[in-house]
Amino acid sequence: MREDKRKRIEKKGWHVGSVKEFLGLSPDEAAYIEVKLKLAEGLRRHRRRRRLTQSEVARRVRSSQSRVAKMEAGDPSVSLDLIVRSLLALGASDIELAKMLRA
Amino acid sequence: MREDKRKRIEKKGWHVGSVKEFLGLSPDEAAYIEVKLKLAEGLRRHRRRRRLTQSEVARRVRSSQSRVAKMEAGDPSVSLDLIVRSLLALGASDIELAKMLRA
DNA sequence: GCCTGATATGTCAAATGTGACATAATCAGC
DNA sequence: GCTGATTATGTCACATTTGACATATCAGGC
Repeated sequence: MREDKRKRIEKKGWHVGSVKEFLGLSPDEAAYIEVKLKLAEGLRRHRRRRRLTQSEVARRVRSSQSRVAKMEAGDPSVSLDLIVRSLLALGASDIELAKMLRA
Repeated sequence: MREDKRKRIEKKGWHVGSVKEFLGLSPDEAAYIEVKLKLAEGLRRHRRRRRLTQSEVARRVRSSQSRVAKMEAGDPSVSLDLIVRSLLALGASDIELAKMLRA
């Protein structure tokens, strides 16, 4: 895996901690995290483009500001389901989701 | 929403039941289900192309045959997370995931 | 018809994700 | 450097999802 990806992952709340632990991730786990982070970043971009606050998004998704913050941070405690639901609630189309994955 | 989509959804285990109930779905919920079903179908195609049984897939993702069956059926009781993890475990790339969404 | 392997369906205790809340950190305009 | 607004982080009771298991249904060869 490329170095920039490692950084990207370590930066987020995955408390990957030691390099050792990081290397302990299977390729599949790493790929999953990548997908999650891409969508998480996509969510943030979408929200900002629409000039919404996290609280406003939370209201639309019937969640809470703290959960939205965690989503955007790619926190391990949030599911892909929630991120995808939120993106859709913000009006993202399937095609936009697809683009995020390719990015 | 187009008729074929409705059929597609009703066919799956979403026990949508009456048209009334179906119409009760918000656009966001419907979009979410669409995403899920697309990936579920993608998972089945992927597995079959590789000539794997559900049990073999289950072993790879450390799940069970019954859960894999439910994934492919788009059962409401399975999360997007699990479906995506499984696809990745079968070697699907981000780009392939993206294609499934566009389909 | 009956095997045999694969897939589907139902259930449940345990694991994981959830919204809500409190509170801390950041930022912007003044 | 205050202040008000936004975002980040931690925690927890409650809800949903999980793997495992039992069991049913299906498909093809015999």
